Amino acid sequence: MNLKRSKQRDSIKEFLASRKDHPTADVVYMNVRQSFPNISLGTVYRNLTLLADIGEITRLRVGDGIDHFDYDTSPHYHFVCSECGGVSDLSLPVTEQMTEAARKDFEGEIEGQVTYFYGRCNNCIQKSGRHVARQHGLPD
Amino acid sequence: MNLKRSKQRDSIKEFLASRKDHPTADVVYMNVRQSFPNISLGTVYRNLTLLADIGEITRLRVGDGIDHFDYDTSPHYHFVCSECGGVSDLSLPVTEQMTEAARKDFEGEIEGQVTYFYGRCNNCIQKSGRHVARQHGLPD
DNA sequence: TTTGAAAATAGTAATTATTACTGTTTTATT
DNA sequence: AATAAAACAGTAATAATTACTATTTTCAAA
Repeated sequence: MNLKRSKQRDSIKEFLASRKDHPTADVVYMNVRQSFPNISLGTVYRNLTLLADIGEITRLRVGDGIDHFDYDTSPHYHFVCSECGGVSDLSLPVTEQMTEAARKDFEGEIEGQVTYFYGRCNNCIQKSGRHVARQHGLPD
Repeated sequence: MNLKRSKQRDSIKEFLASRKDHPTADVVYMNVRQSFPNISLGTVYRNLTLLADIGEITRLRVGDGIDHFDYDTSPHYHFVCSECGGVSDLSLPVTEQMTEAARKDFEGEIEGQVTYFYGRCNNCIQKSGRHVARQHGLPD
């Protein structure tokens, strides 16, 4: 299974690299179509999956039922806005503490953990001020 | 929107209460059909969503693209087996430490966090990966 | 106890994100 | 240039979930 370059994949990577808001496949599709009007949504999905599999990008599952993709593969936490669904990075340093603590409490192999934070992003706070939104069925 | 009881909803709650492995809607459906052969999958979904909305159960999104449901609404962590997909509770005490730390690093309102652990469960380790992933919904 | 409106239901259709299939084109190696 | 593997566009299929509709059930008030 020898990789061969393609303009489409390059374009997908380039687009992802240009964004720090972790777009979905559909967003990638709509943007890459600017350069490749005939690109197929399947091609976008196939490449995103491939890139995630070989570790060049990260697939984020933030509980909204839609996969987001991050060009930054270094370990870091994410914030998900319950109102607009936007995903952003946190600068909070990543720690293994909880994983290690969990290992002591569990029979079986704990490989790692997934953590994301949710709430309202600054943008949404500014826009609507007061009414509270709790979407996406995010557990407390 | 005044709630009215229904035998079907009672049965769904009763089934969920009897299980600590956080079944999916489909598993609930297959089991409740034992008592209500004509129950509709839509009824199961509607009631699970309703119960989650009024806080009687918890909807778990553990990254496998399928919603799991937990009768236990008290805060606790979950483990997801990457091999069989099974979800189980951890006894690890829940802490707000990370959420508080995250708040200091973020402009916007962080309401909370979602954390789950992943790896291989004891059951799958014992079977040493030779067998096909166990069927969901069947008690161990 | 009857009544009637709201809520719930069964059954089915529609939606959404994603994956699979197929015949053609592109890549890169001989 | 020849060629085989890989990637592609376009389309069909899948899977989880939600929406729709006509009928039935619940329950408070008459």
